[in-house]
Amino acid sequence: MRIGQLAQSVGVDTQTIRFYERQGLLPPPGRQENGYRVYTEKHVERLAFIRRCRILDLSLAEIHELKRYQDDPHQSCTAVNALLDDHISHVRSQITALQALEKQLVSLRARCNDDREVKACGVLAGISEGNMHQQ
Amino acid sequence: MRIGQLAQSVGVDTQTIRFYERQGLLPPPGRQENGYRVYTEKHVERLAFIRRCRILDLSLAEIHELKRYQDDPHQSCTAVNALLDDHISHVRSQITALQALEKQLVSLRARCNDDREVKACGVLAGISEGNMHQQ
DNA sequence: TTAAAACTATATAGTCGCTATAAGGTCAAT
DNA sequence: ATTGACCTTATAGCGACTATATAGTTTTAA
Repeated sequence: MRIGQLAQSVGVDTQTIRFYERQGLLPPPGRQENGYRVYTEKHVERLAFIRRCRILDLSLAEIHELKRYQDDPHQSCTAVNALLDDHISHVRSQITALQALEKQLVSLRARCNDDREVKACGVLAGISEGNMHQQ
Repeated sequence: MRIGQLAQSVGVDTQTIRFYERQGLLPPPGRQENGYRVYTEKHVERLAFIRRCRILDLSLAEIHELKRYQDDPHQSCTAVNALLDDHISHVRSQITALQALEKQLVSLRARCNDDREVKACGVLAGISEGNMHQQ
């Protein structure tokens, strides 16, 4: 299977596949005489795994780490669970920060409901005054 | 006032100030004979405005846009409000996405509570199987 | 058969908002 | 005279791609 087919079957751009290879995430495939990359089913699974990790918003470094655990299947999976726990708390703190931000934005927006001249706009005034509740 | 003082009074790195100048966000200040930048109170206000916008997570492009509105103070502020509304819905969709992600991660994490061998780890299995609820 | 379309390859630069590094010039105090 | 704190410019790095340029190969269609 060539790169285009792999790309289509996993739903990834060919550039991204070459990028993952350069990053050491996807093992270098064989080559045809003309230099074209040749992939196997292993590559399909591997790439799909990477993509599912990315959907979970794991970083490439974290995916690397998971790969290392997979390569040593007899060790304890404590580290895998710890990685996920860390990631979950990371996501949670992102949510908290964004919720605080949303509150700030909504309260700022409430300062100008009508169609004023810019110089009288409560929104711009609000930012300029800087009396936003700092997070 | 020189760049270090401006940086300190607003709480920004000097590098960032030069960066904003190159981006056209902060007007080029005057120069001393030795080439040092000289800033005024206007610059302090301007930089503080930019920083408050950044705290609200507005992009530099959006800050540019706000600047253009400020420079024409007699036009209607509809566009200002629209910019903020867009930004609020952007933040809200980020929150929604992250909440869905958190749910996915938590349910994945629940697949392995104990200390197993990596090859039996429900978390890795869960990612590999790919039966996560795609958002 | 030939020409165009579709695919592949590499290398390089751009995105965003900084941050870090290198290599140097200026200034005040010791 | 030299140390240290400040200033200057230029350049590279972060993360995870995405886009562009340039070129070679294969497939399809006229």
